[in-house]
Amino acid sequence: MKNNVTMRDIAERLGVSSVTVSKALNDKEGVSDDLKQKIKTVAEEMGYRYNTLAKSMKEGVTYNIGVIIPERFTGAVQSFYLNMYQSISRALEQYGYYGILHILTNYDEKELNLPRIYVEQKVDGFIILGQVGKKYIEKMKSMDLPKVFLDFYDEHAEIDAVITDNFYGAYDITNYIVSQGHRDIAFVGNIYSTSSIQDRFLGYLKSLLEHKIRPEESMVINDRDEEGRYIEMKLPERLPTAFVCNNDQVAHNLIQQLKREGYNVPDDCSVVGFDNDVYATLTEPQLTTVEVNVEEMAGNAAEFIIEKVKNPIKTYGRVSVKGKIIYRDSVKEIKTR
Amino acid sequence: MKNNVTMRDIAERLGVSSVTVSKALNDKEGVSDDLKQKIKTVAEEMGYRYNTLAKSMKEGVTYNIGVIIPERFTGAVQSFYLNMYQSISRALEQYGYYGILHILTNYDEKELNLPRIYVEQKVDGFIILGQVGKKYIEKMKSMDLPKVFLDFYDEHAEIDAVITDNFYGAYDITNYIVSQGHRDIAFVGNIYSTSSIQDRFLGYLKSLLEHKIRPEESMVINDRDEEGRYIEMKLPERLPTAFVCNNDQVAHNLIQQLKREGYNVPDDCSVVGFDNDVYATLTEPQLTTVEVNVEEMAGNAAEFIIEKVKNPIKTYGRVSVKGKIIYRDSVKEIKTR
DNA sequence: CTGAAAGCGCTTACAG
DNA sequence: CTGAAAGCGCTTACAG
Repeated sequence: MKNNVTMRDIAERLGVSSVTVSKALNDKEGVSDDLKQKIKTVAEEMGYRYNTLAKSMKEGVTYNIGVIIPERFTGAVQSFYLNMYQSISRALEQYGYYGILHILTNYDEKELNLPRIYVEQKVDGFIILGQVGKKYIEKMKSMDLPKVFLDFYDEHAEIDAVITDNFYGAYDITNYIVSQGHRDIAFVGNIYSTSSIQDRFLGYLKSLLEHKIRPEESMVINDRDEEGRYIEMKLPERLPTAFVCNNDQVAHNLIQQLKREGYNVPDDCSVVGFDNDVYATLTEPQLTTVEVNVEEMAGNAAEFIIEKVKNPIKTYGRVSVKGKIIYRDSVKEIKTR
Repeated sequence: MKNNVTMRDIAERLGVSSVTVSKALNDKEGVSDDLKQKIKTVAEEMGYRYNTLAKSMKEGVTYNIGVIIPERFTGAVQSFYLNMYQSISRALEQYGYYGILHILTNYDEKELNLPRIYVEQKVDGFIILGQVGKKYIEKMKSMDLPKVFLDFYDEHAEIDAVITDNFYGAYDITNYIVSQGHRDIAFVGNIYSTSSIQDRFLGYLKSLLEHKIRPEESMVINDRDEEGRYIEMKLPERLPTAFVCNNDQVAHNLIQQLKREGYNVPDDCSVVGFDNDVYATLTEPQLTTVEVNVEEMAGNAAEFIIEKVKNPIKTYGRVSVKGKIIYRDSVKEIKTR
């Protein structure tokens, strides 16, 4: 079924042992340069391909990393995590590892079913991309493989996490809005739903406090229900002059809603997002937002998990990656009253 | 490093042989039901996990399928193929297989470097997602593993392909436009760049011919260069009343351009897309388009490749999956003159 | 510098 | 119904 040239075949052809072939092909000591060359040439000629499986078996290592994305983050339009997966996949390849994507279904999450790639020992570790439920996190602790959380963290879990700097990102962009003369600034997001949103809210809050702007409860607008589904937003009676949204998609939704109600962005009010994903440039006007450094986050996660595979004792704690503000057209300077 | 409970451990605990354990755990004949039960219970107790690697080694099968996506189809916004990858990944899992994503870089494509997952024998077959260059297709033929093309095909290659029904999709949607009273209908797309675009163009053409509408060369508008980069489009002197775009993103670009030039869609002219991806709903107005049946395409590709792994002789030829028109707001009925 | 032996964890005949 | 032997393709000590 396959070509199946093995080291032994090469050895026989040359009248040496397979041990020698193994050494030569792996550039190990103990074979004369002459023979080494000859072996390599013959291997090439015979179309030899290295059999990773055999090595894996011997070493008890699969050279695969499972990447788990909860189903709810993979809607048709939610390209953000799939994009990040792509970066992870590339980063892992640098280390000779490969990513196996596993979409965690809502059902399996609820029933606490561990991924089959774990049960079948297909992977050496996991990157969990996107917040999963607390109970499932608990359950995952029973898996005796290293794990890295990506783009979220859990306060109770001592699992390493790579996150975007939500707090300072939101802080910075709120500062920018304030610098444009705004004082009535709302935050849009369900602050109880994920750690990222909560941190973004707190960054927003810090900016307000620093500028002696009194935060008001009516200025926090809920955008989604417990299950993460987006809901119609209730705008405050007195319209704020600016909205800090917890992500670009919500900013997009908000702008649509504002338009429907007859408001113009940014003339009547400014709106900023977070993530710099598809929505940022497809919204009219294009969004001023915080760009998340996907490459670096993916790179870190890959590096960490591979180090942890080699040395499970290793820990990194919570590592946050700086984002940066992308200035576009959704914010307008206003005269301070 | 791992828990490493093996069949032998279970066997020793029970005073039987590992052969018996293997049989019991795999529900094979030749073990009394009684013993079978006992073995399963003990396995559970000891936290035994099946070692796929060992099985793979024995059988010479990896249970992995490589999914190759050319780099140029994975831009930040190009979620379409990543989405399809996700569906493939799910479909494969049904068969006990896993997908390994490999992004084919422009460099590797040009240099004709085969993917490392092939060289290292990490996979049993390939799904190639998105048109790759002719030379690379030739090169890939040297890989002695089954392959399935997904979302494109190559006339010279006798490789099985799963495609969306581009021809009839474009034909149907053009018919719809004609039924809305349009006669001046342009096609937008570089008809030399991919087989899909070409087929969509031909579907458009068939509809025109059937309705005795004389096709004009000026009515074919180029949207991208040889490398697939989008370019500014040249609108014809006399504006057609409708545009059939080869995909949603292009439709989106076109609408932006029309807006800039002071035209209103659909009042001044109608525009339709193809794919029903992110752009379809994010464009204003939302696009009438042809929805590609991603699930079914992914499902077919997965099924085919796995059958071919089991039986390399098997061929499927070119299988096209029907799409369907999604009616939205970008087409307006006009009075026939 | 070269190689025989043992083993990674499982399964497939085959023998009892 | 149960199990000893051999083998999948490689590598790791160890011996010569």
